[in-house]
Amino acid sequence: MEIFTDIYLGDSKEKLQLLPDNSVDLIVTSPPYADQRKSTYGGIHPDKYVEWFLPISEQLLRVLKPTGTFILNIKEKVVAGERSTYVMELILAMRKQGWYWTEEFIWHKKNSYPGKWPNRFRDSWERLLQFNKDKKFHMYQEEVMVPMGDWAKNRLKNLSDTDKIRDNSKVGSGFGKNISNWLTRDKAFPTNVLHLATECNNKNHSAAFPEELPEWFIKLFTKQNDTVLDPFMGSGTTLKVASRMKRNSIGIDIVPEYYEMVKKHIKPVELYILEPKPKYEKSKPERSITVR
Amino acid sequence: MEIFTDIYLGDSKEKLQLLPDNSVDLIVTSPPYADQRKSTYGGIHPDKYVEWFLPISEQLLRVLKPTGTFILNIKEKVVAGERSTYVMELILAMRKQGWYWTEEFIWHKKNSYPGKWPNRFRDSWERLLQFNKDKKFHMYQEEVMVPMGDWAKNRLKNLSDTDKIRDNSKVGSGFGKNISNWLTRDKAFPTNVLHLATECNNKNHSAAFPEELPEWFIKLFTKQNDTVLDPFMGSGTTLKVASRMKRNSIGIDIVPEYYEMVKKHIKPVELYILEPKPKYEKSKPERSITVR
DNA sequence: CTGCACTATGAATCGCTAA
DNA sequence: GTTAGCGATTCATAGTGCA
Repeated sequence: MEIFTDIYLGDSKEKLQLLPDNSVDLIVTSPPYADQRKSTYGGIHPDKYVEWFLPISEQLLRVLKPTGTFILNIKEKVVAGERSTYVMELILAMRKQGWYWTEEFIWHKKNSYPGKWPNRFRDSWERLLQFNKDKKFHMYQEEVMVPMGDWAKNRLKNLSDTDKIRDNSKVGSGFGKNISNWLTRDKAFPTNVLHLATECNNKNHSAAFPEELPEWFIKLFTKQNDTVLDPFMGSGTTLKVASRMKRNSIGIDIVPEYYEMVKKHIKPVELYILEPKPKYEKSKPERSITVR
Repeated sequence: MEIFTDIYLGDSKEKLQLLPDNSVDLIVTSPPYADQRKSTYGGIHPDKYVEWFLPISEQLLRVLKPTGTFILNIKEKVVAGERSTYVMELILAMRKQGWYWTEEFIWHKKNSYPGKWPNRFRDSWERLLQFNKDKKFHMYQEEVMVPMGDWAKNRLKNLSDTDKIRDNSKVGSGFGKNISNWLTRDKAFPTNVLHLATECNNKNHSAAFPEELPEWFIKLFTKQNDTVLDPFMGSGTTLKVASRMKRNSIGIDIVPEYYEMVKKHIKPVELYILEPKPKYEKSKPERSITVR
């Protein structure tokens, strides 16, 4: 079966209207955080954030299949010495809109940005909010299980070497207790805490979104030939991963540079899959590119 | 100087009224979670949680010194398949009450309990909400510094060009000073993610609060002879740690069994400090015990 | 092919100064 | 008064290059 990748240049609120109802299995996205990434996205004032996002999430709710999932990566910034509350207000507003707030995963950023301030430490985690349209949704838990044979090793690997040094007293004792429960199994389920480093190599326009992040959720919530949507695709990390994993993907971005970059990169990705594909231009609005 | 430990049996909302204004340096507590631990606390319905907690947080705001800090350990439970929103509503309500929501630390519970559900993974993190009365508060960051990673020794040999360039952005005098700072440095500041195992040996108390947790915050936010308050002391972990660290402590609990247990344990703790102390009964209401 | 050394950089935040 | 701009500060990781 063939996989498609559609990309759109424009405002998500508008472009999403071109998509049919109940057509997407998974939405994974990282919208511009309030007043951040000003140089590329213009910045949204914290007070206006909810108001700005709700029309988009309304469209997302429409295009998502009842069995689908929406993963929203976001973190509130510090405003005048305290954490801003717009993320909490957004969650409350989205629930009124009809979303279920199923779960909050934590992304522990092992290499968070350095800095020192008199009243706080470095921020090294972000929220990964899981929203659903229905209480019943597809979840393929066994796809993200971690090998059991070296369960302890894997758990330890999740923590950096320095963490191990820092926590040496408790690491061992914690395992001793539960290990007997697991000896008979060969795989273990993960938890709702993800330990990943941010991308820090010098690519052009490197994404702050490590590939492992969308990959994990794509494995967990979709199967092959399902459709993944990223309404703020940026450099296209989610789409790239989706293609590699044989999922259809749809991306939208308002920044022409990103749109062009993703457009250029779709081909190499297709070659990467090493499957012969017929050239074929789908009859779609000119802003949409389809690669088959 | 001597250290006191006061404990009260009763409802926090009422007992807190016995404490003077601006008298506490740090509040660390883990209140009963909504509708959980029913057998011991009776349980508070998620819908009533904010309403139940606000009169208590109002008293906490009164007794806390302007330079003090309030650490609230809490996590919303799952209700009808989705995360409940009472924690977010509580944060919003406490801000209206006059609190600053300075930061949200994550407690990553490394050995969270095994379990399997069709639609979610094991919950292995909790919130540690930091509230303050004033934007200026005491924080002794150097007390909780951790060993640097192994990469540091490589860094000593040769500073990378990037580091030189970044450091060069300031005036020459600052550059030299900065290098020397790095060369002599062997510790780094932590982040806002704490990796601790849950305590398993405390079967009598339904809340698993590892000693490292209050210890870390007591080190960070208080110095010797400061006063620490836990309005839901349970088995008294916070008080025990505070005593060991030579901080005064005040504990309240509504459950007689906990009150009696803590009362019995105060003596051993005092012996643990290995300091001769004069026997002395303070003249206080009979519900308050003072150990000197 | 493994291993070690080196380099670039990541959704940061505070406080002061200038307009 | 208020806000916008900029300097100062800082840690850990993955990729690249070379032995």
